[in-house]
Amino acid sequence: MKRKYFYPSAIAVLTIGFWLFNNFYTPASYSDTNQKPVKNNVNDQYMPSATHGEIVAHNYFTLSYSEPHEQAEWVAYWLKREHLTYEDRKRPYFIEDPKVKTKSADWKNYRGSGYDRGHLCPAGDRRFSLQAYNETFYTSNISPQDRAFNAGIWNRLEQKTRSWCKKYGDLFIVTGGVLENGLAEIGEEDVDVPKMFYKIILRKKGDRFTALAFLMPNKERKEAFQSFIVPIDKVEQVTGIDFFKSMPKEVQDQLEANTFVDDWNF
DNA sequence: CTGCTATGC
DNA sequence: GCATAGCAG
Repeated sequence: MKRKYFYPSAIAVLTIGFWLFNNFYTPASYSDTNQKPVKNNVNDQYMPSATHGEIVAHNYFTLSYSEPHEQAEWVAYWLKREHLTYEDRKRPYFIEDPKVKTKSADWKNYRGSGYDRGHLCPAGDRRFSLQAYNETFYTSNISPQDRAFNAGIWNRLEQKTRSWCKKYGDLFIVTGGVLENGLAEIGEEDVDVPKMFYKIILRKKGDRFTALAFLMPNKERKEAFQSFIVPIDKVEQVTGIDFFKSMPKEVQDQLEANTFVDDWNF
C-alpha cells in the first residue's frame, strides 16, 4: 500500500469498525423476539383515545405517540400486586421505540437540556421482568421533566401509587404530559417540554369504579397530593384525550365528573 | 426511588 | 460509541 493511502485507509477501517461495534452492541429492541407478540396487554375497555397519536402496544404498557411533540400523549398500563417486586436491575440505555413508525425522539435531544428523561411508565413499576423493565427505556416512554419535579413530587406520587397497589390491588394507570401548542422545545428534534403532567389511577371497588386524577405543574411542589386532584373531565379538557371512552356512558359520566378522594388512603 | 456526570476503554 | 463508578435530590 502506498504511504499516501495508509492514513485514509486506516481511518476508514476504524470508522467502519467502530460503526459495526456499536451496532452490534446496541440492541434495536428490548422485545423478546422469541415470544409471541402480545397484541394488547391493556384491556380495550380502558384504553384512551388517540387525538393525534399512533397507538403502540408493548408487552407491558401501551402508548399513543405524538410525533409533533416527539413524545407520548399518554402511556397506559396495569400495575398489579405481583408486579411489586424489587429486583435490583441495571438501567439500560434509552433507545428509539422500534414500534413507533415515525421514530421516537433520540435521547440525545435531552442531553444538556437541563431536563430529565422522565419516565411516564415508571421503571420502578416494571421490575418484575427484564423485558418489562427495559421496555420503559424506550424514548417513547420519556418526557422532559424538571429535575426537582421528577425526583420530587412526581417520584413521591409514583411511590404512593405503588403503596395503593399493595393496599388495594390492581390499578389501571394513564399518564403523560399535557401537550399543547407553543411549548418550549429541546434538542434537534424539538421535543416539547410540557408545563403540566397528569396521572389517572383507576381501580374497581366492589361493583363500581373509583379513580384519582392528578394534574400538576412540571416543577417541584411541597403541597400534599390532594392539592392537585381534579376530576378526569378536567384532564380531558386540557389534553383533548377521551379517557375510558369504551365504558358504559353512565359509568363514564359518573367517574369523570367526580373526585373520589375518600376512597383512597393518603 | 428518581436521575446525571466524569472517566476509561 | 459503551461501561462503570460516583454523586445528587
